Amino acid sequence: MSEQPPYLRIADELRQRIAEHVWEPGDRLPSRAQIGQECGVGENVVRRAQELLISQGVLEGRAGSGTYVAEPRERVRVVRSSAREQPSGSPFRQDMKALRLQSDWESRTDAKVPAPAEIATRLGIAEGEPCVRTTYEFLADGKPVQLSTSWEPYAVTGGTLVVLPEGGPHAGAGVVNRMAEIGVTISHAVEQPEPRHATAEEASLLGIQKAALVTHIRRTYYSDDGRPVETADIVVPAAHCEIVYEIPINR
Amino acid sequence: MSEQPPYLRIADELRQRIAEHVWEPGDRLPSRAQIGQECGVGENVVRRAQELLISQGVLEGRAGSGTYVAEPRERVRVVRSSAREQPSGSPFRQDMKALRLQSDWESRTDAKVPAPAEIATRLGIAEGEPCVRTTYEFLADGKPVQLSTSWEPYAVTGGTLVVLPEGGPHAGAGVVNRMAEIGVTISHAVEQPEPRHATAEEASLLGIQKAALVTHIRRTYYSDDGRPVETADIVVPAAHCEIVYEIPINR
DNA sequence: TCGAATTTGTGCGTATGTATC
DNA sequence: GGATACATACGCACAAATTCG
Repeated sequence: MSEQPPYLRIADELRQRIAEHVWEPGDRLPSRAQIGQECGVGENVVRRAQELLISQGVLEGRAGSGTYVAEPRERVRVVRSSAREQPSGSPFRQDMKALRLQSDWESRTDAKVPAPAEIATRLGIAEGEPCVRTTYEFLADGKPVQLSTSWEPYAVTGGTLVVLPEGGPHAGAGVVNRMAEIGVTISHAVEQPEPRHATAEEASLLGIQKAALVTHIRRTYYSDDGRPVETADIVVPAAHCEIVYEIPINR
Repeated sequence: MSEQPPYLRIADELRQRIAEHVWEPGDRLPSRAQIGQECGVGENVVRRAQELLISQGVLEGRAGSGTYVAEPRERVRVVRSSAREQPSGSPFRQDMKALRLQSDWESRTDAKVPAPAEIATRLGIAEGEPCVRTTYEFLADGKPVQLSTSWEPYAVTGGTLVVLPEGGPHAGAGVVNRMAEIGVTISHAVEQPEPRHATAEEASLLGIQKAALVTHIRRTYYSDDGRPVETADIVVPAAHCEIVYEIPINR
């Protein structure tokens, strides 16, 4: 019949040792050659087994150092709903306060960046139109948990006090509040979550394994006249964050 | 310096030939040995290149038959918002009608299934409590595009006309409408989308490549007294569906 | 109907690169 | 700088699936 392939047997073996606390979170495993010899399999079989467990978040491989038992890290809850848009403060800070986590973010804004094709389509403007681009790294307890790149057409905010999302008197207030300051009422947001693997750069920024799973959210805010006024690409690593949508039901 | 590894060069080569319409969607590629000889690389290098393109949805491998150029398949838009819950008809049918697609689904209901641990937690009931479990396969134009397994506590619907989601006078009306019939008002839903790879069974049911990316949504409906009355695991294949959340902003 | 040839898919080994200590 | 260990690339052998005579 179908007997288990060696690398799955080794994976179970490793999993069991972790469950039995032979190896604790943070411990370094013996080298692959050592495990292979002990279990009577080739070095490569051990590698396959470890790769499987790494992809499941059980182990963690560090080049040049060794393979470690992953530390169970509490996942940050990212709530996305209408209730999240408070009159004061940024949505992200609301999320973090609820968890009693130190929240912070770093950002870099570039003014008058020509819109790439996809962004232009999402904003309903011509390709190359000037935009204000802001990239964010959101931190929870000092660790990066979320990346975001926001695009606002210069035609909407240009020449106003809120042209820079993270500058001026309304810095960090969130898109909805900032737009309200210049008379733009945002009526709704559209979010399109899509699963994919992290790029090498994203993995490095988020402190996750290369090619780990992330949710890539394309978010667009629309004003009450139906025109898009901001769009963002948000990258949420599955290992560290759980995304929650709250949907009110009206009948 | 870092020169491109052979398998990436071959991947680009293959990609280019598809872009140049040397190979059209649906065509079968030459065998790996043939491509390898033609490009002056080993058979395995071609395999790696093809695996890469398969994981990106550009190619499609069929065991024993060959490697094919993937047919571009229009993605179904799955809208998830409060506006979707109409007084009549099921949410899924609303989605499909908007696309002028033939919509349909198959379902199988099992009554009095003991709740597994995770489901019990989500429903706020004890493990093993009886539930009505219904599994769905949603189809668009005859092709499966979405899987769902729904759990309702027997304590909520037991003994009423709506105990069977797909039976009785309110069959297929959707959870919100069915619950309304027995005086249970649903106030909101919570959805938790999580990226992961498809299981072998899911891939087979959805007609997608093994281990293709899916979004696994854990959805729970809450009644106006704050108690969960239904929860479901929904599997949406990224290759065939785009998920859209519409979030109203109230200030 | 059946079986042989072809092709993809999987498991595993080895050589080399590269990061860490 | 050297030793160690993980990461990557590549090759071979075999199994599974399909196709076709």
